[in-house]
Amino acid sequence: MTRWQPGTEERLQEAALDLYATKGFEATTVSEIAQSVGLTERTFFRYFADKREVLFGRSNALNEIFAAGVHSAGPEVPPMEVVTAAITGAADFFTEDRREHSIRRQSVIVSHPELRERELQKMGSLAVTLAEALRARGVPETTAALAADSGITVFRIAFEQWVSESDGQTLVELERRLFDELKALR
Amino acid sequence: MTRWQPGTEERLQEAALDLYATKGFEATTVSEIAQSVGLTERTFFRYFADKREVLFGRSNALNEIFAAGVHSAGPEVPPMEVVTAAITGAADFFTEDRREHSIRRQSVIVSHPELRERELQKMGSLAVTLAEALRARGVPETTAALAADSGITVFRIAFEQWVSESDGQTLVELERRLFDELKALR
DNA sequence: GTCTATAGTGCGATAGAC
DNA sequence: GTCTATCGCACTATAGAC
Repeated sequence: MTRWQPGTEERLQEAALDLYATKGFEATTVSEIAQSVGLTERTFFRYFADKREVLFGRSNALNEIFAAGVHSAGPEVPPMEVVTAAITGAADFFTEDRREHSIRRQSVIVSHPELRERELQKMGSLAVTLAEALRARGVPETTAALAADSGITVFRIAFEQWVSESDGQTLVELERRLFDELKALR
Repeated sequence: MTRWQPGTEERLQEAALDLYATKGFEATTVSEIAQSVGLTERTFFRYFADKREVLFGRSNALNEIFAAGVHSAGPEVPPMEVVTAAITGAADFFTEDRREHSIRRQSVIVSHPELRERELQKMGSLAVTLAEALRARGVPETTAALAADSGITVFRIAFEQWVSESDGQTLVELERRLFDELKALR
């Protein structure tokens, strides 16, 4: 008999997603989530700072992937191309078999303003990461901010399309399309 | 003797800004804010849905100004030019005498993650407004989303510069610079 | 692991404006 | 009388302190 099962974080995340999806975010108490995996409320808050964070995970892997993408770019590549490469490169992360889960998760997020809010903050933190990585390459402050935010805009819209209307298109394909259209915008 | 003073909403907003600035957002209770203008906690929540909303105002005037800007554009103007016009047009709203207040407010917001989060949501709502107004002109979904988000990106960065490093430059000037740089981005 | 402050809600009462 | 701003009270759940 083990005193605790492994993968506590993941089990809490799954349980929370289930409950948020069925009962709604506000109608679900932290206590319910914890109990449904045999833990106490107190333990939940040891893993997640608040009730929303459980849907977003503590270690944002994307931040690191984006930063790595920027750092691996050649020295003479212009900022927006660096961003494009970093973001399309990270799209492999969202494979077809993860799509169902992403859809489930996204449908919960979009229907609860508080969760939307937190998601925007996460996107913002991705933009900050990108901008910092660009500045580390010597890209001027303002240029870095513009390029980073533009990249995240594309990522966000592409992701939304991927979980809703994508007719079998991969995330990379959707992103490329959007980067092209962004360039052509007048 | 009147039972209540006029301008309750504005007085609550001022009091909240003062307290958040001096004591910090979390250390300030809603009850304190209310009492400092001679009201109760319950009344505060009649005006503002939550403790953060008091810094953002209920009727977001900017939404209407942006939308009006888009609607007033000529029929053949391309999307990104429409957005540029709408956003630079609205900048008159932020006159030099409002700058001090904006600085005070912004410094509170940036130093409290919860308030940053809410501000991002407000920016998001501005983007939605812009995108909707563009679609009403017949601009395709994706193009509208891209143009709207790009415009808001410029607005946000320009505003940040205006309240921090602007060396006497007006918000419009900062915005124009950023729109130019965005077009030149490679 | 327990204890507590406080955000936020629901409902009803009051009192002034009209 | 109606309408509306405000208050009072009871309540739950989050989140953090001890």
